Amino acid sequence: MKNTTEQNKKTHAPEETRRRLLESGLELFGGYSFDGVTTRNLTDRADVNLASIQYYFGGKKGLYLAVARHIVDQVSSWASPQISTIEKILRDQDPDKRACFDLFTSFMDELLNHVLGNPESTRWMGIFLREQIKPTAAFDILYEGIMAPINCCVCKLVGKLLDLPELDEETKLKSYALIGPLLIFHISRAEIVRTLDWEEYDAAAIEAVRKVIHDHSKAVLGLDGAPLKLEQSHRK
Amino acid sequence: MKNTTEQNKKTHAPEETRRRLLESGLELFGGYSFDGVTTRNLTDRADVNLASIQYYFGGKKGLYLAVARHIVDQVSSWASPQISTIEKILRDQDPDKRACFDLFTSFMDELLNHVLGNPESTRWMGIFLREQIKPTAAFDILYEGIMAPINCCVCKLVGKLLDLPELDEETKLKSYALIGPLLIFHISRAEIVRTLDWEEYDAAAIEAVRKVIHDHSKAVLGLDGAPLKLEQSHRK
DNA sequence: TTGACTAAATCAAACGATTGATTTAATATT
DNA sequence: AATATTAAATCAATCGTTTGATTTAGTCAA
Repeated sequence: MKNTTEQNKKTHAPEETRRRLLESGLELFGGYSFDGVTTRNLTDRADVNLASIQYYFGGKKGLYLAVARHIVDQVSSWASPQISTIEKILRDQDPDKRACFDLFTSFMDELLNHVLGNPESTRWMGIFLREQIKPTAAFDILYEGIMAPINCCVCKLVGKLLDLPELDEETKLKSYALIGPLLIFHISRAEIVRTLDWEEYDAAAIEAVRKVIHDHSKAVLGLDGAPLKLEQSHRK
Repeated sequence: MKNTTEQNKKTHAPEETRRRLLESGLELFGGYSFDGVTTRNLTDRADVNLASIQYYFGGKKGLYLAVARHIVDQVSSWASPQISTIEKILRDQDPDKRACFDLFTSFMDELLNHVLGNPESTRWMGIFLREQIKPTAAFDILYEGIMAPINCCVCKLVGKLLDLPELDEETKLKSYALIGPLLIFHISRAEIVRTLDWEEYDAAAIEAVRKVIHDHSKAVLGLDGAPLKLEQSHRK
């Protein structure tokens, strides 16, 4: 009953504090490095108490790992259904190469839209990329939860398309090489925006990128019309 | 009194202290982030006094920028001659497409060898990539000194090969997309090594990567049908 | 050859501020 | 009473930077 003048500072909304910390962690750890963010930065942005980090996550490092798991959940929420669908089709319907290519491109488009078109992606991509450069304990979480499933799915498609075993070394390498163009348009965003004199990645820019990536995939996967002998004579 | 044989560690060896700090800065800033490295880390590794950072570079940030300039110098030392040669050929000899493609692949091979095959590259690539993710003042230095020249050269070749203006948007996008595979094999090294169950990037691994990238370039640049004799392997 | 002088370079030590973490006491909601 | 959550104070450790003294190398007058 005291302190009736101020009703501003609220108390419990269970799990609300935890959620806010995850949010600010995603934002700040993604924007800056682990060492570039302080616990006070995190709690200030989350508008929660400094002690909440210890209370909920055991410490700064614990919060960081929780953020990594949070990223996995977020990405999985849209990637997993896609992957499941593709793998189900591959398992049950024995699609031909054209169908596989369509699956591949639609998956890449999905990836591109989420990675390039979604401002939220810059949050977790920062963490994602820093973990690639200098892996920490969070790398394992991201690898198992995101990289491995996506890569596995891509390899299955690429293997089918190139008549290679799914687990063949060449299949894996080609799969990575096919994802490369997508990656560079995200990671080198600052450079590309400057070179092309863009303000940012707007809808038109993303469409242009999508087209380039599509052309590359088509050329590499041999569906350009020319070198593929199996189902050629495909009208262009 | 000029004496170079002296082994005494605390005497003048002008510019030696500066050089050591640049070295340790390259190593540590590359391995960890700017905030992940302390001034004491830097001076300990360089085996110089703590105050030397202020004395020579004005502070930690000054050292970081000096390291960025150092990177530009290092990379330019082998990239600039290559670029000059290519641009001279383009200017004077009006090479046909196959010649352009050969120039392109040999340039990419050179890039690949320096980026993937050289353990020294991980030093500056760390800084390079972190500046892409979160640009600071160092980004301008790296952009002007490395990214712009390399990209410009690649665009000239790609423009020739695809009959597009050098400064066309599509030319630039395709150029980036062509570099993408190379980038991913460096940045996702931790992931790729794990997926392929490699220990590291040994000579055989790099050769496999080189082959994949070469095939991609060939497919994308439309030289798939031509019997291409590459008389390359002019490297050290 | 001296010895005084100077500027550059290096040093150990300490500075004030900030770090992640912890504790305490109080409060609000169930 | 139990569970969340807060503000505030405090902790040892470490941060980047600064300081004042000292060492070094080279110059120059005698």
